[in-house]
Amino acid sequence: MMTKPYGKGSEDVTELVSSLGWIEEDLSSQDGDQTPETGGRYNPNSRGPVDLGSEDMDEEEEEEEEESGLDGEKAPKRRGPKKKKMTKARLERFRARRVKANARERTRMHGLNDALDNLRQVMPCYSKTQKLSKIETLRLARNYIWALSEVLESGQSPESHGFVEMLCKGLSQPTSNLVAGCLQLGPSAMLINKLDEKCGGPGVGGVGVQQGHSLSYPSPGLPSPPYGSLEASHLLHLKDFKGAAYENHSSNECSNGTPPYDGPLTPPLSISGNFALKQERSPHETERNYTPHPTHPAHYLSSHHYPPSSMARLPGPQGHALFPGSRYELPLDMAFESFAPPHMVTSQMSTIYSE
DNA sequence: TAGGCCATCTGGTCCT
DNA sequence: AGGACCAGATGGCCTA
Repeated sequence: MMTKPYGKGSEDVTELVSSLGWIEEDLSSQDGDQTPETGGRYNPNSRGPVDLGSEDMDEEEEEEEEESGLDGEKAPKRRGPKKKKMTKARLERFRARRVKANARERTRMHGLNDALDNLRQVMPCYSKTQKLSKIETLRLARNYIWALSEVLESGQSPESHGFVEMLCKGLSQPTSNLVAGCLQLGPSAMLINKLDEKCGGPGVGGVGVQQGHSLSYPSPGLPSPPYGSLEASHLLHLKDFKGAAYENHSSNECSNGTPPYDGPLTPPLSISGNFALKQERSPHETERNYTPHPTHPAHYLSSHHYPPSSMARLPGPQGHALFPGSRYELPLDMAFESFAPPHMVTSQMSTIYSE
């Protein structure tokens, strides 16, 4: 196989050169529907500049066929500039152009990826190692904007379940789990709670406590939900969340059956009230919403007013942060990475570890 | 092994 | 003419 980086371009020069003949000789003879997929690819199975052995012969034959036509009609004479013979100099120029264009395209895509990375970093759950895919990044960004708009619009708390639900809308389940975990509202936790109700007992191995309701966390060994694309609302059974601090105001907007990805999101203005938070809390109350174990670094951080309490994590064994309900078990430092902006991670962590 | 994700190459189109 | 942008194709890597 070809080596990955730029391998195709450099190693296939010979083929490219040969194919140029085809490209320049007979661009117009490719029965009008020549698409990028055939042009320039060196796929032995596909049509196009591939079978280069008797290239010229084939083209000539094709031309003859075209001219005679299937129904015997004479095809009109080809218009446009006469094809120029592919001289060595022209080949060189073409190749140089192509190489330059490829380089530009690479650079352009790198820029795009950098921008995506920047976007990832301002997402609610950021991790260098557990990178969101491009599409998930965009979806989450869309949801994030939407959710924040709602916060401004209706005063909904960013710690409410509605907020998480909005964030997770249309995301794949792993991403939903990650987000929910980052915001400490693991879907599995919800399911556990459901179970708890049935069993009549709270907190299966739960440690986290939120003001107004208890959050229970699954044990580390608990299997993750099956992989798949699910609505957040399928995961978050808010109405089953007994004792929740906030009434669930999410209507059918998020709770049932909207298509996972493509359905246009209702603009915040029109959904006012759907997620509206009727209760108002002071920032201070919000700050106290979650109390991590005193020994956990999250306690340190929350007592130092960062990160927001909703993003505090519970320590897992061996210094790992277990995201409730998610498959992700992150090393502590990475866990911090994922909720603290990069510029704060270093300083905060060094402070913690130095103490 | 299938499917998801990604990087790269490529030709077409539009714009300057 | 050349660059930017776009979308299709392809192959590699990774994971369930």
